[in-house]
Amino acid sequence: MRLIDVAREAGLSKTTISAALNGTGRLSDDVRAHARETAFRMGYRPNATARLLRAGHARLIGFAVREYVDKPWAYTELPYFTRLANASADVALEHGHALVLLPNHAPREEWADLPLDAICVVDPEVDDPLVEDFLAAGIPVVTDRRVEGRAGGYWVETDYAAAVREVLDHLAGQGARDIALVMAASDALYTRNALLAQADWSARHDIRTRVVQVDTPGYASNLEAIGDLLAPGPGEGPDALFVLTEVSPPLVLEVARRHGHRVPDDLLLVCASEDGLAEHTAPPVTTLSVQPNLIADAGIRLLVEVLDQGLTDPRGVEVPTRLEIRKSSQRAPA
Amino acid sequence: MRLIDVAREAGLSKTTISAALNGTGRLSDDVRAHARETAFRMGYRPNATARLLRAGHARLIGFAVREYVDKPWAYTELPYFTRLANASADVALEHGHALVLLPNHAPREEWADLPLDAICVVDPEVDDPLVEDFLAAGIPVVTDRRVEGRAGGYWVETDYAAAVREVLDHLAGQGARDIALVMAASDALYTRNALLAQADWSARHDIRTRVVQVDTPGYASNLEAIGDLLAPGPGEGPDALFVLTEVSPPLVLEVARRHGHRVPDDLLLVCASEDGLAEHTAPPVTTLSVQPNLIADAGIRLLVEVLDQGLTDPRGVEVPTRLEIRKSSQRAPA
DNA sequence: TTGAAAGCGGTACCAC
DNA sequence: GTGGTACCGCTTTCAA
Repeated sequence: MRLIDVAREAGLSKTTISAALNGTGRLSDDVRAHARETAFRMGYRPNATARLLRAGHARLIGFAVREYVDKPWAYTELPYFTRLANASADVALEHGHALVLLPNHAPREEWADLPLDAICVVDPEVDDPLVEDFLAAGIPVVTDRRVEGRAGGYWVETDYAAAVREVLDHLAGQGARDIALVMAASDALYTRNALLAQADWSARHDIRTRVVQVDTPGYASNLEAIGDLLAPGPGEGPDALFVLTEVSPPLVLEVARRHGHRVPDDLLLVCASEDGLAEHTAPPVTTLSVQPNLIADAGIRLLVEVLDQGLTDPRGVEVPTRLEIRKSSQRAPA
Repeated sequence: MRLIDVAREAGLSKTTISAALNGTGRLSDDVRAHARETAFRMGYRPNATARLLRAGHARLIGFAVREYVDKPWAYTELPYFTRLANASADVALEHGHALVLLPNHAPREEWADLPLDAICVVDPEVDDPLVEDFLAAGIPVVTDRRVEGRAGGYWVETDYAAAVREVLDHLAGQGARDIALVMAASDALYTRNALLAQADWSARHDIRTRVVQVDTPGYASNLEAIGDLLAPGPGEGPDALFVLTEVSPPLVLEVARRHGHRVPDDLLLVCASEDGLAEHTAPPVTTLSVQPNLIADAGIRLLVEVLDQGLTDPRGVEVPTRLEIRKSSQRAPA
């Protein structure tokens, strides 16, 4: 069922049918109506691929998550990634593009045949071959974190240093005297920035801060590290906990409870998390969100600008974090 | 940068370059090497859209979630959907197809231009216009639940009746005398099947079962219903709880705890959930999984068969559920 | 107002 | 072995 078939049936040329259906050209009302009616009656659907070839773009944006490539840890557990994927799909569609999921373990050839106009790479590795490949192909790439030393591409950045300062200030304001930070052991830029911010803050305040870095990603290893921190019990260990790795807030609460801590009385708690569960727990948990919806919006917007307006110079956008203060980090009722 | 450019540069025809790059045709080793070297040197990338037009397919499968269309409740909270999406993307890619995310609130024209070969519709509505539209366009559709009275399409089905029986048997075996089931208030086939199974099981056993149906989707309404059930406290309300709506296991545990129930001593608990958190809670929660990975596998496999082998008669596949028994539903240690 | 023809960028048939 | 050419299905220019 092609345009030419409809044309034959209607006794018109395919040019005319095309114009009639697309609302272009200068056609008499009669002809336009007749063409449309015939196409509709025959159940005609234009071939999308042919239109795209003609148009010169596919309006398709790839989406790949690179963290934990080849690791057993399933990133789908983490709300950050699913939030980001869905928000990206939404924003992309608002701009007339659709999002194509690229599973992280697929070899390059698998996606070489996809007509992608651009691609989002979440948590790229250093010198990520996927990124380099698309850059080399002249396809715009946006990442959710700036990678030092990369020549091209676009990025969206989170100001972790400011976030760390904000959380530490908040905890200090609530009376914390000994704050523990749980972070991932990585040499990524944002980890280093967070560490520098903590060291700097610590130097300016008369409040103890300690950092625990967790090697292995995943709930189990993080919860274990938190358990070790809290094992001494109330009054002995830290009196405030800031979990920067994304761990499920209810599970953190449970570990605290298991070791006899009452939140927030004995232990103030802030979790970096995108998990909606945080507001349903008892007590509700204060969360630091990197706002994946804003990241998605900024990232897709960058790509769309490049695609539609042909901008080419690499550049980045900074997105603010958001501290949602709930009972778990408040000594005095709000 | 097109094939013809490479051809000119190499002093060959575009046919030859194409054959050289694709490993087809009968070319001398020298020519093939020269063609490849030239293409590589020039950084040539074939235009995916053009290849697809020629090939007659795009190897793209759409993925749409229809439950909660136009509702404030964000389906991305539910692990079932994200698991299904990711598993589908994986399986699709294994079969040489990529998955395109279609946000549920987009109007039809938005995706009409996507060169989709097939589409997965998760939780379709009755007479879902999206499904009807693709069916009318002759594009294969697979749904994760059979819809009564639909003419075409393919579906993957879960045997909820068997699952309900299995869970009730398990709870009875652990000494439950008064089992409460929390379900969604829907007239979908699977809800009705679950209800029938419960009624039938109840008639054959001397154990009380009660059903609570929750109108509004979302954590809040379900947790409220569970709270109402458990409010009488230990010894008064049901001594076993089977939550068939997908609610986060840690939150259910918390509600039980709040009302003074100890799990599993006072209250046996089984949750239908795909949430990996269930095994990390204290106690770990017994879950009934509908196995989204198997659903994805079966669904994509159906579509790929249709696409590759041109099968057309509608048919379905049944996928088993999996009861993961953990401490929350065991009176005696395992 | 309508339609013929030239592409979009490849692939594949068939003649040389 | 190699290359001319038709064609995938649609849009667009331009001539009639």
